[in-house]
Amino acid sequence: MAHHDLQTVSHECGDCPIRHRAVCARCESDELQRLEQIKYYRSYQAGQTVIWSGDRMDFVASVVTGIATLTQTMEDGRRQMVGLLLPSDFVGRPGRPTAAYDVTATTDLVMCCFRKKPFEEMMTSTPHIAQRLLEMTLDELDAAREWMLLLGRKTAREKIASLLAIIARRDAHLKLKSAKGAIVFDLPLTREEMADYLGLTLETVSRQVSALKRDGVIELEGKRHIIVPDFDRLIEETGDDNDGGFLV
Amino acid sequence: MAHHDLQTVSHECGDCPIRHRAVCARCESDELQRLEQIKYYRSYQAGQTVIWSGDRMDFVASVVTGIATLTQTMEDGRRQMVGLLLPSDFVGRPGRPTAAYDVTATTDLVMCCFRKKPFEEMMTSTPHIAQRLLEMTLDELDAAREWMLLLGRKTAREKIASLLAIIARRDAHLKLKSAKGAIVFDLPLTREEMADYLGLTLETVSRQVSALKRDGVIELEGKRHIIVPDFDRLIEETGDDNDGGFLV
DNA sequence: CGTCGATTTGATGCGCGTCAACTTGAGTGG
DNA sequence: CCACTCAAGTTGACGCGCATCAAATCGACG
Repeated sequence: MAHHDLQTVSHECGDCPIRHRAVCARCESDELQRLEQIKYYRSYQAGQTVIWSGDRMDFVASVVTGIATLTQTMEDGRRQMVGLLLPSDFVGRPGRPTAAYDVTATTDLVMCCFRKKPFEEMMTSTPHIAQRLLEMTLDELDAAREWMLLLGRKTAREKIASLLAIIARRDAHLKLKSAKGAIVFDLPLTREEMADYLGLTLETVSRQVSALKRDGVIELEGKRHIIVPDFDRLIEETGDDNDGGFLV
Repeated sequence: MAHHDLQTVSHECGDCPIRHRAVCARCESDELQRLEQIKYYRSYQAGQTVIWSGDRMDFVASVVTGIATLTQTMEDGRRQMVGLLLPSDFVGRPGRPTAAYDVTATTDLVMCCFRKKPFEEMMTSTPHIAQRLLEMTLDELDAAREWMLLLGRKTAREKIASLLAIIARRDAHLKLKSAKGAIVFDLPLTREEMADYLGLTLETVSRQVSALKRDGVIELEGKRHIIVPDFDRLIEETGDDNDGGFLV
């Protein structure tokens, strides 16, 4: 399971798996042709660093397959994950020369990269790209604000339940299943990565996962395979009033 | 000091105080003329609610003068502020019918509102608006992520120092002073609002402000008037490595 | 001068962090 | 095939930082 076969990744935008969700979603075929000319694929193995905060970044990119994370680190080593990048999510900021966060591949990862300069030129010349990027950025801003509530006000147990609910919902979405009744999925994050996302320590994450298991909210097979027998029960544990959020 | 004189607010975009920073910053004069036709001003007194989360919202707006906040509330009453809106900041989301957060005026507030439908049409027809809005949204996303680090990983003392540094920096910016040496400003937030922003209780906020005063990092005149004798010293207390952030 | 919200300060408790030991499981090589 | 290794995860003991509950003080305004 070291690395995927790169040849299996389509190089044709037409049948790209993220065609209708990524930054290129609204492009017409002629616009896609222009994008094809400035794009290239890059692959990373699980655990690899894509780029370090502060480094020069001469591309922007879409996640095609796999999961990446954005992380901030304080000088004394405290870390906070500030973004979880799923397929179709956008990496990088037009108009900024350097990376603002550490970007890391938590699973094997394939990204569709665009050279920054030509991409920025396309943004001004073809509104479809800028429009879609604005929409995606507004969604990310909502997600970040939802996460601020979690970080500032939720208990450890609620944080864990919230994270599991988000991953479960995303997974159900990818599998085109409704997020009701029993759900089964694999955690794409280690306990430490979960801790960095939730503003906790890995020990607290481990304890709360065990507690949710003990209370029958979730079942575990191995360390990473999660079974949620009753999704509504999990939602109750998140502390949220409604059944959701917009974190996909 | 109950309310400002509305007549003093310019209704001409040309000499608007936020002309070069707001969503209209890049507009040419003909585009400004179109904006003039769909805009109107609204004023709120300190403490007033601008809109409740979930309510129908048929406008978007720019803060002209004063300060507003975005807040989320959980069913049991826990509150987390997710945005601090200063002059030139944008309120509302094109394409969404309802408000996602409670918006509150913490000082007397004047907003420049645009009817949503015509504004959305202008966004597609005049790229200058969409471009500027994208830029502003990306800045807000960075600010939100900076705040995630604060909420998830900083101590109470660091949180207070960070908030004071942000307000001091913004204030120096408005007064066109450099943020070095001694700085003087008024807190625009109550202790409770500071607590809601920082993910703390108001008692902890009060205690940490007192501690910073006792340690000579700040001086107080009354409850709200702050003197920072040495800005670099304050920065040291934030836990940040560099001297800043991009939170205005 | 009295009132009431805002703020401060004190006493106490608990949730989560810290430190440390142990368990699990996958990979490695003899 | 089975020790050996090592990263990932679990669990326990203990302490601290911040929340909670409570009371006092400040300050603006009638």
